[in-house]
This record gives sequence, C-alpha cells and structure tokens, in this order.
Amino acid sequence: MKKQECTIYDLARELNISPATVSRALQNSPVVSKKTKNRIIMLAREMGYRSNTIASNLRRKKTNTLGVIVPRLNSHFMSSAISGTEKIANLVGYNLIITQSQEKASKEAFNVNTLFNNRVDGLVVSLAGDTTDFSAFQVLLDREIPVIFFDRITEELACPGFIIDNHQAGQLITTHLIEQGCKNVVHITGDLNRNVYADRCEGYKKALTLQGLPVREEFIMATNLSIEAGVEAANRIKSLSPAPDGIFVANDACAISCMNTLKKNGFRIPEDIAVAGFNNDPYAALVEPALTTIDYPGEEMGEMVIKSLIEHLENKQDLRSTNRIILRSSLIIRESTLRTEKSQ
Amino acid sequence: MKKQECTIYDLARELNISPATVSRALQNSPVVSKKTKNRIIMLAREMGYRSNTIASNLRRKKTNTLGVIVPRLNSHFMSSAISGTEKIANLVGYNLIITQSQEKASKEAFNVNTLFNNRVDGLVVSLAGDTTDFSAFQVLLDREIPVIFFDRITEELACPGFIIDNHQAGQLITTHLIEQGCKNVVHITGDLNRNVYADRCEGYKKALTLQGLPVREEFIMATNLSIEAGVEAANRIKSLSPAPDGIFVANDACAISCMNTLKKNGFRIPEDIAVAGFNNDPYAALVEPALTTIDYPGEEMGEMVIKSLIEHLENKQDLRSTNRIILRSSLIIRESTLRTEKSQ
DNA sequence: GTGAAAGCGCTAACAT
DNA sequence: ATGTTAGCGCTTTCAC
Repeated sequence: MKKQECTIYDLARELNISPATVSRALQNSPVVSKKTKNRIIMLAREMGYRSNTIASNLRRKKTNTLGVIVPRLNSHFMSSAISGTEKIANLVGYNLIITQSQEKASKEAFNVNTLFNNRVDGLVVSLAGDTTDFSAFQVLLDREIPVIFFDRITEELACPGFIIDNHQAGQLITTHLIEQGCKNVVHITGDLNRNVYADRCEGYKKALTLQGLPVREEFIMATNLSIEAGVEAANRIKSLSPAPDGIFVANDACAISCMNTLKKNGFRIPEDIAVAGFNNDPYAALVEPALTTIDYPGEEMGEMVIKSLIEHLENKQDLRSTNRIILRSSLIIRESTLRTEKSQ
Repeated sequence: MKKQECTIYDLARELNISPATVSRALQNSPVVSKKTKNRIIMLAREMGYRSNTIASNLRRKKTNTLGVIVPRLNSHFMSSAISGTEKIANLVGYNLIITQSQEKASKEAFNVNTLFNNRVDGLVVSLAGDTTDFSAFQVLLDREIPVIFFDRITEELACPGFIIDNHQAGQLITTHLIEQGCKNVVHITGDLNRNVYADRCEGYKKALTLQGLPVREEFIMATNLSIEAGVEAANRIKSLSPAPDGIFVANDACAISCMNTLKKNGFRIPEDIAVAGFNNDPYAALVEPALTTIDYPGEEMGEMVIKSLIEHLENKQDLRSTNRIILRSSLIIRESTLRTEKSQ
C-alpha cells in the first residue's frame, strides 16, 4: 500500500514536542539539545520522513536552485560545460534545472519564464543562435535575480560573461593557415548575431588583412555549422574562384564533415586544401587527417560560471566588478593543416 | 530599484475582488466572466505579476515536473534521448529537471533523493554503470511515484523499461563480421552489470556458437568504453593469439578510437581487422573507413518514455501492462567491415 | 532549549 | 459568477 507523507508535525506529535524544534533539529541547528536532536533524527528515519523542499522554498523565499539554458546539449563543449556546472553546484548544495533552447529564441524566452516562475535563485545562459530580444531576461534583472552568460554572451544586458578570446583565436588559426602557405582561405561560420562567430570571423579578417591578403565576402559562408552544412559548404567550395587552399570552420563537427566530403571529391588534405576547426572535440584527433583546431575549456568554463554565480548569491563576490572573464584557449596543430614539409 | 513581488492578493486588492477569482481567472477557468477575466489579465501584465509555481505546487501537491537521471549527457545517444524527452514534456506543459549520475551509483542515489525532495511527479532513469542497490528508487515506488527506465534498465524493480533488443543487435553485428570472413572476433564491452552490455555480449557469444566458432574469454574485454579504453584495447589486441581479425565494440567512440590506434600500428581496416561499433554516432559515418554500427533510436526512445510517463500520471494508461517496450534497431553496414570484395 | 503563532503564495471546497 | 476560508509543509520571530 501507499506510504503516507510524513511531515514534521507527525514527528512532533509522536515525540510530544513542537514542530519548531523538529524543524530546527533537522537543520542541525546548534540550539537544539543533542538528545532531542538524536531522538528526532532516529524517528525521522524510522518513519521515512523526507523533507518537503517545496514548502521550505516557499517559506524561505529561496530555492537553492539555479537555472541553466543552453542551445543544445549535444556538443562536446556544451556537455562538458554542463558537467562542470553540475559538479560545482552539487558540491555546494545547489540544484540545477538544465534546459535547452534548441537554438530558438522563442523556446529560450519560454524557458526563462518557467525558470523564473520556479523561482530559481539565479540563471546561467548560453544564447540561442537567433536571439535579438532580451526582454525576457530583463524580468529577472528587475528583481535582482542574477543572470550570467557564458560562451554566447550579449552586450545588451549588464550581465557578466565568461568567454574565450574568439577574435584572437580566429586570428591565430587563420594566421597559422597562411603560414602554411594558404593564400585563399575560406571561412565557414555560424549565426553572426552571436559573439562567438562574429568575433572568430573578425579574427579571420584581421589575419588576412595583416598578411596582406584580400578579404573576399564570397569566401565567408554563414551556415548552421551542422554536419549537413559541412557537406554543402564543401560542394560550394569546389566551384569557388580563385580555388581555395585553406578552410577555417567555426566548429569541429562541420569541419570534419566538410573535410570528409572534400576527400570524397578527390581533394588531398592538407596538400590541396588545409582544414581547421574549432572546439577540440574528442573526435578531432581521431579523424584522418587529424584536425587542427582551437582547444576550448568547456568544463572549466562551466565550473567558473556557476562558482561565480553562487558566490554572488552568497554575497561573497560582487558581479558588477568582473564583467568579462576571458579564459585561455590554445591552437592545437594537427595533420589537417601541416603542409610546410609536404608541399609548397 | 528592485521590483516587488506582486501576488494575486495585490491584484485582488487593486480590483476590489477576491484572490480566489484572480486565481481562477489566471488559470483561465470558465466560471469567471470574460469581463473580469480581462481586467485581471490586463492588470497582471501591467503590474508585472508572475505566478509563483512553488506556492501552487505546494498547494496542489503536484509539481508538473519530472526528474531525469542519465549517466552522462555527452554521448550522441543520450543527448538525443534528452532532446526527445524535453520536446514532449514542453509540449504538454511539464518541466524537466535533468541530472547526471556521472556513472556513479552514489551520485545517482543522491539525485534520486533531491528529485524526490523536490517532489517530482515522476522519474525517468538510465542507470549508472555500477548501480546494484536500488533502494533509493524504492522510496519513490512506495509512494506510488512512477519510475520508468530506458536503455539501461533493471529487472530488480517492477518498473517499465524502454529498450532495444541488445541481444539481437549484438548477434546481428557479430554474425555480419563472421560472414565477412572473420574467424577470431574480439568483443570490447562495458560494465556487464548493465543489461545493454550484458545483452550485447550474449548476442556476440550466441553468434559465435551458432557459427561453430569458439567463445574465448580472453577475447572479451570489459572496459569503460571511453576513447582512452579504445587505445588500450587496441594495444592488447596486438598481442592476442590467435590474431584477431574482427572487433565488435559496444559503442562508437571506443570503436573509432580503437580503429584509429590499430591504423597507426599498421593494421589495414577492414582487410587485417574489421571493426564494428554500436550507436550510430554522427561521426561514425565520417571517419575512415566509415564505421559499421547499430542504429539506435535515441530521440524516439526519449519521446516514448516521457509520453508514457505522462500518460500514466494523467491516468490515460496503465504502466503495469506494458513492462518492456522494445524499439527497433538496425545494422548499418559501412566500409570498416566490408571485406568480401576486397580480400579473403 | 523549546514552544506558539504567523505566514510564504496559492488553490479548492463550500457557501452565497 | 464571486467570495470565504482553510490549509499545503515549512521556517522563524518572539516569547518563555
């Protein structure tokens, strides 16, 4: 048969004490005597008492729950970042409600709302591809519920953001391609509304310009960076003129798929075309040729962002003072771009 | 300055009506007149009213929230499954709290507890690798909170499970290897406590036996199926005798890494050793040679499991009657095992 | 060290 | 169609 809910009142009645004392004992408050505390805890175990977090949350006006909104969970970077947030949150007694926007601003706004209605204490967000209206977030900020962004951030809200220097990374990897002898470098990017792609693209342009190479708009392809997009991009690249000899793709999945399609079309990588990605997905090292990419500290970013949010909530740290936190990233050079000893 | 919480009492006072009417109006109850409903909704918007889900949950003794526990979020299968659950849950007005056990039974039990304390209406679980004690789940079952498993299920609890026929799939893929001329097939598997790995392994053995081949215990390697494990396994395989000519790995990540290491050691795939994986990760089609694998309906499984849970909660369907739901899976043959026209 | 009492914000009988 | 009222289970101030 079904077990009844057992409340602190049941425990109190059983022991002939007040619910207040039971509540205090279960929170391990120092004012309760060791003896009664023990009696209460024993009985609670015996009767299968389980604290009702909802009631506690309502009363305390604090939920110890943080909301997380990410575009998708299915990239290596995102699942690492989530893993990092969860690890820290668990450690210090916070719960996480993890949601996906599926790259859609509408779902993102919907999620912000339900998370707010569930009275999360704070929110961690990596933006959907097409978000341009940030008013949903403003609702939280108006009530001083902290919102922190990571990776895909915005300048439109006065919120802290944890990022890498995408501009520098884009410039670094493009420069590397040029140093390997590439003169006609294509860039495959994502939604340029998002800082991550816009900045990488700027870095790409900067590198070309600094090396005295022309920036050709038709060499910059905005896609959704999916595996399918990689196939399409490869097909477009075949007919570009002058013939591209290098490609910088803004993520690894698309880069690998693009490289694969080019190989099937008889291109030699890196001799005919060098290919570089971004993110250092585990598979990047396993494909042939192994993919040059930017290593990107997902887990660490997740840890830092949640730590910072919690410290703010517990008044240990002010958020205004640290508005952009830039984590290190690094270029990982592999065979897909190494042409100096092979050709040229 | 900080916006004040606005409650239904504030709205009621402002309009000189009772909180009950406000509550009814906001739930769009048909008994409230269109006129007052409108006035209430207008004022709510104007005053920035936001319903407090916590208070509502406490009162209704229902949260419209479901808990999800998976080992990790970072595999293609799991992120697809999660994506499926979220899609359906959203559609019908349920929230999801997604958590990871990180493959650890202790964290899994901890998560079950916090989810229960948050009074989730139901729970969806794919088990951690080493769970053998299921008492944490029993707490929920004792209170008639439904728990449904998917993929990694257990026979120890009377709960429905959504799975594929792992035994059949394992047998199918092993038979395929044998048909391609493999006589000494290695099997790299995960924790044999879990049905998914135990069943695939049984299928492997069955296939060998049916084809009159010996089952060699030293050809069965239990690992954590990580990329690192793939490297190690490849190194062990080099020194096995008789020399293996086929490998069936219980997931794609490990298979690809193993294949990669073998290639680096001069083995030709599939001529010297054929390699097959499991899951049909997107990358399986992109590596060289493309990986033979079992296609596995992650998103669909996620959709079905959550749909079934919700229908049970809403009394539209009884769960006892449908104890094991088997979804279809299929063998995808690619170059990594195709040797008939190449060698032998 | 313990108890009494009020209330978090909402909902749902029951009454009108 | 609307109002009254009594909680949901917990925490916390204020007493003692």
